[in-house]
Amino acid sequence: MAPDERSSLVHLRRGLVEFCVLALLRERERYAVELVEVLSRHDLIAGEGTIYPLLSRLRARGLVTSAWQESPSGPPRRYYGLSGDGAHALARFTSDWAALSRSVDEITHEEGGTA
Amino acid sequence: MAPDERSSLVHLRRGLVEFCVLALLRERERYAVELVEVLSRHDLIAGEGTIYPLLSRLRARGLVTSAWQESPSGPPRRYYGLSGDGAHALARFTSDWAALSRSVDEITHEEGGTA
DNA sequence: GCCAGTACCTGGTCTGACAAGGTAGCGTGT
DNA sequence: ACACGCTACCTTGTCAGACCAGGTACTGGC
Repeated sequence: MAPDERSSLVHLRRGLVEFCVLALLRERERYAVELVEVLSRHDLIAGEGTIYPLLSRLRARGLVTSAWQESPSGPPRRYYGLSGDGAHALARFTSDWAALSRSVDEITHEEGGTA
Repeated sequence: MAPDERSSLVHLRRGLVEFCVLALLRERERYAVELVEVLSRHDLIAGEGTIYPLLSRLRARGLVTSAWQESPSGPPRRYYGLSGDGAHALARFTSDWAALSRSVDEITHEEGGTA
């Protein structure tokens, strides 16, 4: 349905963080700082500067929903959730990730199946 | 030892193909078209345009060795091999890849250990 | 000699990550 | 009430890496 039929792993490499964000939103809604904290802990990103533009992109593509919500202490937070399209994209990403992981694994184990 | 202490996964994402190339050179020497063939088969790259600049970079950093070699039929080929530094970088990459793989896996399995 | 095939390499363009900096709401202490 | 600091939001400019398209050269067959 989507006109931009991503080939596969070639594209995943780029949007790996995007994938992780969608995965994190799968279970429950989260706000930016929360995502930064998790992804930083895993050394997947380096700071906020990565997340906000990324979330804007996701929002623009309709892959996530967003809603302002009061904070118990501090300024309001924008909570992000997974949309229908987002779930769809996530599913595609997931299988791509499995393929990527498998490919890299095969290559690094290196048994020489190339003639 | 190296002055450019790569933080970790943040950098790996970018150089994933680079990592795969080094891994492929680990076992035996290969030439560009051979690498393209393998990596394309795995959907890790899209064409030659990715490999040649990458190999130049690796050569510039001294991570690979290169030597011209006659071809049984066709123009001469430039064969690339792994240098000492290359092997070192590969080792670092390998552990980084393991960490990245584990992190993404954890995140996608998503059990919510963030509260 | 010409043509096709293999192999090399080089621009120009785009996307995504990153660092740094800037705005604003909210709570606390005085 | 005001200032300060914290949390949370977002934007701008820079850079690296991947991609496409195009270009050169050597080889062998016709």
